[in-house]
Amino acid sequence: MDCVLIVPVTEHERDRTGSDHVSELTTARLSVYLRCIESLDASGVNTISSQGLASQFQLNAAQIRKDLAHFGEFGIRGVGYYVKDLKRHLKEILGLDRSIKVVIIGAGNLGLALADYAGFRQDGFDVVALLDTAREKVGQYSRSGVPIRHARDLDRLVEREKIDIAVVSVPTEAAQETVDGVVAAGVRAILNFSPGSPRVPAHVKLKNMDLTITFESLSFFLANGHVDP
Amino acid sequence: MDCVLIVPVTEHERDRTGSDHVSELTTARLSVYLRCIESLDASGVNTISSQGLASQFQLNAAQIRKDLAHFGEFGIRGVGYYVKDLKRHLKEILGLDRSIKVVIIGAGNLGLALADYAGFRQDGFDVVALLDTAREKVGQYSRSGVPIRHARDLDRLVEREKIDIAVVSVPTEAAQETVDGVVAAGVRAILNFSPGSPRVPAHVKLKNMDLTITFESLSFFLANGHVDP
DNA sequence: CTCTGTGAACCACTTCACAGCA
DNA sequence: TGCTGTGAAGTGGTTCACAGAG
Repeated sequence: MDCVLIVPVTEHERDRTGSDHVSELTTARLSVYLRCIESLDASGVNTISSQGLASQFQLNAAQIRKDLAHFGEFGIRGVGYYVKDLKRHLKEILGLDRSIKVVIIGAGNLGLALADYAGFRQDGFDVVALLDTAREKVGQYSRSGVPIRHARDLDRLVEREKIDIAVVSVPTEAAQETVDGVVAAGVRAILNFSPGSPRVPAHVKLKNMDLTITFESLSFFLANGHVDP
Repeated sequence: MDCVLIVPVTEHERDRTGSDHVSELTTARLSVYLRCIESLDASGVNTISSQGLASQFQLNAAQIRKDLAHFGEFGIRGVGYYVKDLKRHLKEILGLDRSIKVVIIGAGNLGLALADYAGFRQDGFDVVALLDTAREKVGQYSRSGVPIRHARDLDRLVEREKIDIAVVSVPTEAAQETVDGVVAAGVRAILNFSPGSPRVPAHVKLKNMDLTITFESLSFFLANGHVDP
């Protein structure tokens, strides 16, 4: 088994090394905070209090402070947070202070749509390639110019391009083997769009975006959550 | 075999009507259970215990029993659950015992990809139409034949087709007004793909699939979750 | 004075463990 | 016997409330 060894940092310096357990919920909120802060920055706001953030963006002030406290002391008592400062810190915490290389496996409707998703560029995510096995697709390009290459190039691509994240948008029945291949190639973060949750080793982070579950949850709400007039 | 349970109502109200609070986490798991049960059913399995389900699909047995217990007593002590029976119950609980009408607003890459997503048909979700405002798109069809109509038809469509769920895949800046329009048209369940969370009235269920948050969470993991050898 | 950072209280979800039924 | 359904215990995340910095 893998044994997690907690390496003692030289005394008590800031944790950037993921020492303290930070919950997934917290990390998801960090993205939200960053978005809010960027909006404030764009509006020319210089400082903001946790209360100000909370009321403006429908959040909880104490939670903002707690979430940030995991990573250091970014605020000034009596003042709040310097917007530009906090933005920089959040980007660094989220690892967005560099370009993130993404490969999308499966050049079907969804894969192609994702490759052309405009939100990526501006957020520092760089879709390096689409991979597929279909002869007629390989060699083509997505509308925005992402090249489609053969899936067998995965290993080479990951190594040469230092791929950070693999997106899996293949038919359900191919999901597990695709994930296995991605893991074997050395990718440590995977976003899976197939229903179900493929197995991955402990050192790999897998996120599932399960459309079926989402739709069925909405259906549940319609069937149960409500009293018809 | 046929286990006609449940019962005439005793004096006081039973659930089914959303009386007991059922958490979102529970409802998401119901979808998972249904998927597992359908797989077992397809394999010809007749009965399954919570333990069997748990070990086979990487779940927790007590949690399965607790989740199901919110909706009735579907199991047989000493035996487990009849697969066909449980499947029927789960479908009914999730509101999948009828066709769910879906409209997708925004016939961009993502909207078109979603409209053609194969998983829908087999799950009873019926994508009735795509809506868009672009002249050149209106009147066209998605690859699988979903018609693209003008967004101004929303009200009529919702009323005539009894739309259950609206999917919002429009540019970020149009998300809030789109959601407002959908709500005004009388739709009570919305799946939003734009970043951020539009405001909706309390009686409307909104689910956000925020790609940005998801990618940034993966980025966070890469930046913090790991020690490079 | 204002607002952060944080222990403590609170609440929600999960897991345990067992009584009791088939 | 083997299993469900469920109170009780455990865990983790959120909110409160306040000491103390600026």
